[in-house]
Amino acid sequence: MGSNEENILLTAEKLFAEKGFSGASTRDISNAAKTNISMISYYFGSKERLFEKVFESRMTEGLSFANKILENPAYNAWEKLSLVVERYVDRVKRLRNFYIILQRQQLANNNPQIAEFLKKSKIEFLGIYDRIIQEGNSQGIFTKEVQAQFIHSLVAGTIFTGINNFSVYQEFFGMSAAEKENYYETLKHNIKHTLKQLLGYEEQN
Amino acid sequence: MGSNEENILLTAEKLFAEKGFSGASTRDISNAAKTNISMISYYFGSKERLFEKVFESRMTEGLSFANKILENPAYNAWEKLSLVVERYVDRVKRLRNFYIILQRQQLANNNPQIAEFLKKSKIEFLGIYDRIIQEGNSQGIFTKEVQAQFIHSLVAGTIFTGINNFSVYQEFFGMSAAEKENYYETLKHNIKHTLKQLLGYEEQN
DNA sequence: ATAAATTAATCAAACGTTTGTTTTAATTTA
DNA sequence: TAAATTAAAACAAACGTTTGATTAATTTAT
Repeated sequence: MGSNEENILLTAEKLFAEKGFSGASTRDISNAAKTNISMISYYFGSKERLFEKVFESRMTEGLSFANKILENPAYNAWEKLSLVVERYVDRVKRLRNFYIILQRQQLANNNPQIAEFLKKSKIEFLGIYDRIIQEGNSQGIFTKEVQAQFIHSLVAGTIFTGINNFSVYQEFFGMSAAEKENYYETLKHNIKHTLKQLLGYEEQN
Repeated sequence: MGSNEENILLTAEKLFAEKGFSGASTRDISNAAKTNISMISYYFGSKERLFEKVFESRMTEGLSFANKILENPAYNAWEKLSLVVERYVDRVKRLRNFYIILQRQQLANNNPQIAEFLKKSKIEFLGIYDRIIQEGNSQGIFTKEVQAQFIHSLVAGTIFTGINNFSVYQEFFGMSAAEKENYYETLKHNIKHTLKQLLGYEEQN
């Protein structure tokens, strides 16, 4: 609870998000965390291992949230897909700094451990989309053929781009307070609506 | 023509894409460009200005390619949107390194000149999507209402994510040579198909 | 046309600063 | 009393930038 180790971890996450790995110095981090620079070696061994720890803690914390949805027999294929989208948006919104770091590492990364995390996460999602599509097709509630890889690009891409550009959209379209308030829910709705059409899912009223 | 200045510019683009601004040192760049380190100051003044120049040259080179499509009266609204998607994919594919840099700067950027470029580019696309949607609606060829900001998130997000993850998809789905060959065309097709459904555009055969 | 003057391009070397990391010693906390 | 934390200093290495000298190319003057 509020330990200095956790404090350093959270401060590092913020600074890595703002400045990147090379851009955030150990002095930056220790100053912002209001602790001594030697505490980074003390707790994490090195700046690189601190970075890995930031990544690891968020990844293991949230890994397979989508798998739990997939394995729940109470949901049909569409409900599962719908929930994956909603939880994903919530998660990216809540863990803004971490997902900025993650997006940056997806563009270029030479840390083997982080490469492993990224690959694992992507393959998990691809597998989940693949199985949900198969399930929906065999249940007969999806009537169209869509490649899982395209669903992945569309969902992940639209969520990240939609959230990254919120402030630009806000300015350009002069959003009302209500529109700003509902932005993330609107984003979820638009993505789900698109998926429904793509998969040929007919809502039963 | 193959001047050393241009050589440095292209090498810098490659290294900035691979390692980021802070991660790519002036020594890295000069070594890779097989030139003396002082040539960076000599031609560009500083590393920061070299970075800006990389950005500027690609931006001005390709800015308003979409505007030209929009202003061409030979195309209807759907053809315009279709062309914007196709040219965008081609461009991101061709200028892979630059678009990696661009995506990274969209995540965090404290250079005012680059911030200006990014904003200008986004606002241009938002305006174009907005006008194409209006045009399609008033021409009666689009039958559904979609927000321009969602089109922007979907198109840009899906293109970037789709291209960034090509190798992961390739591995996971064990793509054939033909599938790999057609990947970018398939991506274009999938995005256009999605947009058609979203906008309620009926192809006249 | 040719010699002289000027500019442009390149180089190795060095500048001062910041980097990540470690050490030492003293102090606080549990 | 052991673990956690601090402050301060030190370290080699890497950093972006500048320097003065040298060569290559171009322009000017005769």
